[in-house]
Amino acid sequence: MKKTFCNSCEFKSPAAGLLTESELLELGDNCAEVEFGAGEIIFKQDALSTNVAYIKQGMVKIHFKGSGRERIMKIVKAPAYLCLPSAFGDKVNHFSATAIENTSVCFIDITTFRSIIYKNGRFAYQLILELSKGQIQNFHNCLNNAQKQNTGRVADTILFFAHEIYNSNAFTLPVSRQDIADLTGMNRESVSRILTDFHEDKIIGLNNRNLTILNESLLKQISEKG
Amino acid sequence: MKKTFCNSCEFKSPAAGLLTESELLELGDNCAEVEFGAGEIIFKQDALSTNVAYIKQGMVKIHFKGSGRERIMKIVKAPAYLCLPSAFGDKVNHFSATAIENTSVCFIDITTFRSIIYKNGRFAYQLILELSKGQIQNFHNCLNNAQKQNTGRVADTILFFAHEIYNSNAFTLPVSRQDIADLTGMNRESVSRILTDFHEDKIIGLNNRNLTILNESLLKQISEKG
DNA sequence: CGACTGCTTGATGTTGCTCAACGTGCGTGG
DNA sequence: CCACGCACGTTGAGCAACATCAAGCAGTCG
Repeated sequence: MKKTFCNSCEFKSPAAGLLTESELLELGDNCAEVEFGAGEIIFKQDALSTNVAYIKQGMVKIHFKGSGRERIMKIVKAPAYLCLPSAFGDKVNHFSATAIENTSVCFIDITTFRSIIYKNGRFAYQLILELSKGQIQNFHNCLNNAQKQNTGRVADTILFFAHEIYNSNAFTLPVSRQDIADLTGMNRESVSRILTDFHEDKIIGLNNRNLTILNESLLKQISEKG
Repeated sequence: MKKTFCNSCEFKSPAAGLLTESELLELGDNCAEVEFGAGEIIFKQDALSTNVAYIKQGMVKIHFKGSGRERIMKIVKAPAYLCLPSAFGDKVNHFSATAIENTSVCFIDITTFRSIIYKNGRFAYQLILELSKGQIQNFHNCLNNAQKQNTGRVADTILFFAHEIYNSNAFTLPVSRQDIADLTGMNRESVSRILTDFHEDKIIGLNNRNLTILNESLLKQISEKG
C-alpha cells in the first residue's frame, strides 16, 4: 500500500484543514488511496462499511436498487466525502458508489476517523456543517423533483451538469440516457423524447452525448415552472 | 423565562447524555423551554435560525412551501432534535415546524451549542450519528416514495403512524386528509378515494380520523409492491 | 456477419390531477 | 340566535402526463 501524506495533500477537505499536524499524520497512516476507472464500483450497497471514502479527484454516482428498479441518488464531483451518512448511520452501506470517470479515492479507517472526531471538536463541527448542508440540498432536490414533471426534471439535470459539474454551457454528458432516467425517476424513452423535444425547440444542441445549452433562460424557466 | 435544569431533565437526548455536569449547566443557562398547542407554529421557513430546537414532548410536522404548493417533509415525535441541518446548514430556516399536538420545545442558543460541540467530541460524534441516521432514513423515504404509486404511499403512511408513532394498529389520525396529501405529494381527493377503497376492501376500519388496521399483511404488501 | 448495447420513435393503456358539485361541522359577526 | 364563510371530506367525470410495449436504427465487438 502506498503511504499517504495527508498533510501535504492538495485536495484536503475543509474539515481536514482544521486538523493538527499530528492528526494529519495519524490520518495518513490509516488511509489508503485507490484509483478507479469509469464504471468501476467503489463500494456496494449492503457491504459492511468499515471506511470513510473521500474523493480526491474524479466523479462518482451514488445509487441503490430498491424493489427491482435502479435509482441514482446523486452525482458527486471531487473533492467530497462520499456518503458520510452511509458510513456512520449503519454498519452496512445503504448505497453503492460507482466511478463515472477516472477517480481517486482515499479510504480512511473509520476507527481513526472517529477518534479524530473525538479529539478535535472543530473538525467535528465542520463535518456537521457539511452534513447539514448536504442534507438541506438533498431535501430540496427530493421535494422539488417530486412536484415537478418530467420536462422540468430533465431541464434541472442539464443545468446541474452545466453549472455544478462543468461550469460550461457546452459539455459531454458523462452518463447514458438510462442513467439520467434513473437519476430523475423516469424511463429512458421519456428522457430521449424530452431531449429531442428540447433539441427541436432549439433549447439545446444535441449530438449523441455532446450537449450545448442554446437558450438558457428558457431552460431555467422550464426547470422552475415544472 | 423559566430556568431550565438540563442535568435533571428526564427527556435528555442520547447526545446530551454524554455531556459533563458543567456542560449541562451551561446548556441549561442558554436554553428556553416553550409550550405549543396543536396548530401553533414553532418556527417558520425563511426566518433567521438562531436556536437549536429540541422536542421534549409532543409531535411536530416539518413542512415547507415551494412553488405554491405546501409539502410536509416529515412528522417527528419527541424526543428529537428538530431539523438540526436547518440550524447549521444556513443562516435561515429552510423549513417550518408546526405542533400537531401539545408539544414542549427547548430552544438552545446556537452559539452555546456550537461551543459544546467544540469542547466535547463525543457529543459531536453522537450528533453526527443522529444526523447520519436521519439522512439515510430520509433518502429512503424520498426514493421509495418517488417510485411508488399513490396506494403504496398511503399504505406507507398508515403503517408509519401505526409503527413509528403509536405502536398500535388502532389510533386516531393526528392530521387531516390534506396533510396526508401534502406529506405524500398527492391531493386530498386521491387520499380520500384510496382510504375509502382500503375501507371497502376491509384492509382498514375507518371512521372520520379513527383508523384501525384490519389486514396488516395486505397493507404491507401494498406498501412494498407500490 | 450476428449479437449486443445504446438510442429513438410511435401506439396504447393507466394513473392520478383537476375541476366541479355537494355535505358537514365550526367559528365569526350581524 | 341565525347566516355566512371556511376548512374538511367525499364522489364523479374528463383529460393530460407518463409508463409500457413494440419495433427499428446505428455503432461496436467478437
